[in-house]
Amino acid sequence: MPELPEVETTLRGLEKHLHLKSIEQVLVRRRDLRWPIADSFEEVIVNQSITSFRRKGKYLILDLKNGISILGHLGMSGTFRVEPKMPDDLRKHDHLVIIFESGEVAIYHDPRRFGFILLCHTKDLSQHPRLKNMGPDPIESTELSTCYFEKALKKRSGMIKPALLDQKLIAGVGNIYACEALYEARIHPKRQANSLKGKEIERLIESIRAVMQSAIASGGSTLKDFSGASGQSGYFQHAFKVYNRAQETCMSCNLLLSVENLAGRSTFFCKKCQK
DNA sequence: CTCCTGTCCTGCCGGC
DNA sequence: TGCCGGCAGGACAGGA
Repeated sequence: MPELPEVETTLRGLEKHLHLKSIEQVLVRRRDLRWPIADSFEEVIVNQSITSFRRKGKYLILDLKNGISILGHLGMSGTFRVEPKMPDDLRKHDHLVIIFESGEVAIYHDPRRFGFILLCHTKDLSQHPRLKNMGPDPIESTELSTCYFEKALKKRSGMIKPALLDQKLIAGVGNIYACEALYEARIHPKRQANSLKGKEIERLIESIRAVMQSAIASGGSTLKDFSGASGQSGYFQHAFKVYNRAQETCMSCNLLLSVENLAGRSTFFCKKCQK
């Protein structure tokens, strides 16, 4: 589930509780996530504190005092939660447990294990293979310009919806927010990316930003199991205008919404309002 | 380059 | 009630 707004919500929660606090003990219960947690992980992060909490697209970046950063991704089902003290029972799929001097505990939970937790020298992050080809982040206002987006879309002959999911083009957009942003911008998901006009591209960027900002303000979206660092559910799912609403009516024109599989992903849209 | 398919893994839901 | 197939928020490798 976690797209940019859920990652942002997670980061803000982690920062609120754990900023500059010292790590006392690290428990890795399962190393075999999408990529394995480094054997040295425990010794590298113990006795360190987290000095900054950052994000690039859907990636979490936790900078440690010693010049190392934790590069994390929540995959499809990952969550971080902070408990005030070590719980009596850890849950199934609690793969990583970080205990702080304050007694607080950060727990990475991920049933599908599509997420991962990597280490990287902070200074080398921008060249990390996972990050170096990543497109601009739509929320960091300096990154995504109309000019860039227009050029990038010109090169694409495929449909706009699958293109939006390509992290090399734009970072942080997943299936839900791609559907919502296209609806907001009144652009049909099957439109050829290179056929979008300047006005439409501007509208699309604005819509992506607006939907993301609004979702962040709602603490993200909870479909099955996303929750923020304090275990709270997001509530942006109640504000979905098209996602998961097949067989419901368009809020604007009352027509029945459509769902179609594009490049393997369910795509929700209004065939009348989106051109 | 870009685009599409199959794959990783577990849980859940609907149909029979 | 139980079993089975299909599907799910992501991203990668590999091949066309």
